[in-house]
Amino acid sequence: MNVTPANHTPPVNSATVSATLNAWFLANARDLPWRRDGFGAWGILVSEFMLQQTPVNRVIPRLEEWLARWPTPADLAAVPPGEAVRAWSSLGYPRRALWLHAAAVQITEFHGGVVPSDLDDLLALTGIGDYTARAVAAFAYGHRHPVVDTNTRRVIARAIAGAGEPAPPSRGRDLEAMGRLLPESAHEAALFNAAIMELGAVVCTSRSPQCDLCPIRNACAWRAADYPEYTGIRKTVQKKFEGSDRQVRGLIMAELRGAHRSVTDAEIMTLWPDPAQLRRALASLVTDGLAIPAADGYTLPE
DNA sequence: TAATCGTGGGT
DNA sequence: TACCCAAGATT
Repeated sequence: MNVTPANHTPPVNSATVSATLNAWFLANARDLPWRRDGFGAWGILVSEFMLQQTPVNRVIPRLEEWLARWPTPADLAAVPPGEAVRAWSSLGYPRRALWLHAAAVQITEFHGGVVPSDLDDLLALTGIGDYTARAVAAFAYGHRHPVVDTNTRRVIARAIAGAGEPAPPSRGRDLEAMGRLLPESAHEAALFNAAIMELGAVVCTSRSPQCDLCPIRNACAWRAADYPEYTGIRKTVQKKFEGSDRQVRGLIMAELRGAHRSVTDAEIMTLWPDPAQLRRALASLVTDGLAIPAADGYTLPE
């Protein structure tokens, strides 16, 4: 018993890792709005939409305004989608505002105004993918599902696999790896999903991990291997933003949000020096339903 | 499936 | 400065 051969790495005790991380989380969790008691499934759903690729600190003020104005899905469903896009402000990726509005309409129409708790029902909503569906089911309803985000993948890659970075996301592999760590009880499981994400967000960060502060440093495979450099497949690098179509779309959207009237074509053409690129960006916004052609120009969707 | 989609702060 | 990164989803 308790014999560990020399030069043999013992398998990570998943019960110890999850219990340790949960205890750490209970003592160290940031006080975030969506973690307050009784925050509600709608608030959690809205927060998850906003947190898709947008940092926590930029989300919080927009989230609080949003929920004060639209405390239920039906409240949001009752206003034009353009109002959602305007309230989205500069959170980025404004299609998410359109999708959140569409999801609110679907929740109101097909679920009696109650955010569904079933994974398949959640996945059927516009703008909800695998991560968000699981996050809502686990965090709003306490269901026992593995929830895997970019933080979770990084912590598992380091602590369990001993690599400096995760390989590109792979749904099946990621869910299986997280499933092996997940505590049996639904309550502990929901806690652990949040705890491992939190560790990745504040301690086991991408650029400068704070290993001295890590509660599972003694179980970390990456540390045990003396922090080998990552040699696997790199994720595709983001294209440069400066001068991109995304930048031009952003300029047009800022104009549409700020003008509480239609914006003329001539006004749009002053926003960027390259007319062809402006045309291309504007056309893509129309395709996305973010800009609506009107008789005298363009508006947000009514 | 790989490319696309905003914005701003950190290193 | 230039690049990286952020609770992803869609096509």
